[in-house]
Amino acid sequence: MEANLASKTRRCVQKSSASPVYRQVAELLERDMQSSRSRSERTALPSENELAAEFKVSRVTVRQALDELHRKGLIYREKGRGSYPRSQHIGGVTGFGSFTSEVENAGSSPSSRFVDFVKVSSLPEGMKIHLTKVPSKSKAYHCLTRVRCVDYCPVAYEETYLDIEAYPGIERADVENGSLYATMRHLWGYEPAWADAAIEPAVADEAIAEHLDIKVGAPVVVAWRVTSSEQDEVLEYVRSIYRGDGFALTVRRHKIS
Amino acid sequence: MEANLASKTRRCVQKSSASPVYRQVAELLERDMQSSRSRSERTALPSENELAAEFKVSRVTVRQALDELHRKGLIYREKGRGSYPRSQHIGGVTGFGSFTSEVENAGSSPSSRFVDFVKVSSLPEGMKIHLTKVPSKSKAYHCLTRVRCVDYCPVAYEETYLDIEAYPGIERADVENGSLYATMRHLWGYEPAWADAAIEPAVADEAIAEHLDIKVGAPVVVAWRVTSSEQDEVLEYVRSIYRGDGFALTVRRHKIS
DNA sequence: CTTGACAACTTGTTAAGACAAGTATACATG
DNA sequence: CATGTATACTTGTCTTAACAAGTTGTCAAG
Repeated sequence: MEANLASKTRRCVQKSSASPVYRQVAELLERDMQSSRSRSERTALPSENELAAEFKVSRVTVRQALDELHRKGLIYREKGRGSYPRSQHIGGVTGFGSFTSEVENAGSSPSSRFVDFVKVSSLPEGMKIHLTKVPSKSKAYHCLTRVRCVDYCPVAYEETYLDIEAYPGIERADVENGSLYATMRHLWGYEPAWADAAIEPAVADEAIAEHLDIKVGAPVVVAWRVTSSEQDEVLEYVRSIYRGDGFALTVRRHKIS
Repeated sequence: MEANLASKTRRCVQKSSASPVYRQVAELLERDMQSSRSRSERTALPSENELAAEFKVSRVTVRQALDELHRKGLIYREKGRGSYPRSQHIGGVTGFGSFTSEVENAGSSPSSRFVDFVKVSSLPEGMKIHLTKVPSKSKAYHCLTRVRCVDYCPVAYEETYLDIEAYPGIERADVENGSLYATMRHLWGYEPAWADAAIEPAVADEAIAEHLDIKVGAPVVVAWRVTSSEQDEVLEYVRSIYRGDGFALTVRRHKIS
């Protein structure tokens, strides 16, 4: 019986809350692990039965919480031994998800410089080459062009293509400012859930070089991405051009196989 | 009561098998979806209760199977409606996982050209810059250098760094041929489970250009990666340099948030 | 001291049941 | 015709229970 991460008396979960109990348990455990990370190196979490007793929930519910932490790569589990926290990983910009929230999580200050918002009659060629789920027939799109900045330093030139039919009334929305994902959520109820992406290297041409404040011919990363909702609707096509100096795209904690 | 993907009579799962029942169910469903993908566009899977009755298992087991398919991005689920298959995505090389198996899954023929296998006293500088979990103190490593080929065309120059202490007796292993991951599994029981990576663009220098059969100054992608086991042991550090023409790194079906 | 049996843990798997909450359809009422 | 309601679905959440299987420590026998 060794010391573990749990304190004897623990705050309780609320059975009749907006969020399910297993999620409340997961969040409490995640907070515990963050606060006591430095101290204990490789101490096991309390066992599933102990946690069930502490939170006064069934073992199935505890397991749901632990499975969620496992999926996020925060713990690993060993049959016959216990569940252990995995070492911490620091944040970075992955090129997936909301640029705004990603940079904020990394501890920096995100901003965008609006460049353009126009209608186009087709997607760029590279989109068809690199990605699936791209319609072959020509459709009309809104094209929102922005320069993405971290701490007011330009790091990416980004074109976002939105199907005109899927975003009715977008003319009245304020796409020039704020997070596009927040607007998508708020006005049309769209929730980005999955992304498929392709990455290729390139060198900056004159226009890109000017936008990103780098030399012509400097190495850049071009990322092609299609973002879909949980229900498999395509929400956006994105072409991002990241500058290569001192600013790396990171892919965090990716499950293999 | 509309038509669904399930046939009336279904092959049975084996209760006392090596793999758990829920995995057998998941694999059967996955096979079903693949075979009948073209025909039915957006037909729901049978309901959880129907599947439970067909396979003669409990609903918990069916849900475990469906959750697994959901995690893999193969289906989505809607409360009150049902579970639906997501549209297919074709394969590509992600830079994670085994190069050998990835290229095979993409329908191409992988091969490696052995370059070098030497001892080094420290990791490259960029490893410390881009990745966490890199030891600060100097340690000794094996460095395996290979040129990765798809259909006998060179696409990547790759240096794999293995902690000498973690791979005893590696001198007697045949690292020059075959899949390194298969060797890791077979000889030391290591199973790669998670990868953290950073990506940056660069231009080819003389050595790289020769290995990859491209011009000096051509754009390339440098990928820094650390691969860990489920138990959070670091298995390898990898520096990969991918050529940029006509061969894109893809990141498949990545869950957001 | 070494070895093996055993007990007391751990997580993994499966069952059967219950209720909540969202969706869709048929149907009666206005 | 339009509208709301009842009903029969669906998945989401949670409980109690049991056994399987792996790891750890104790303890007695050799």
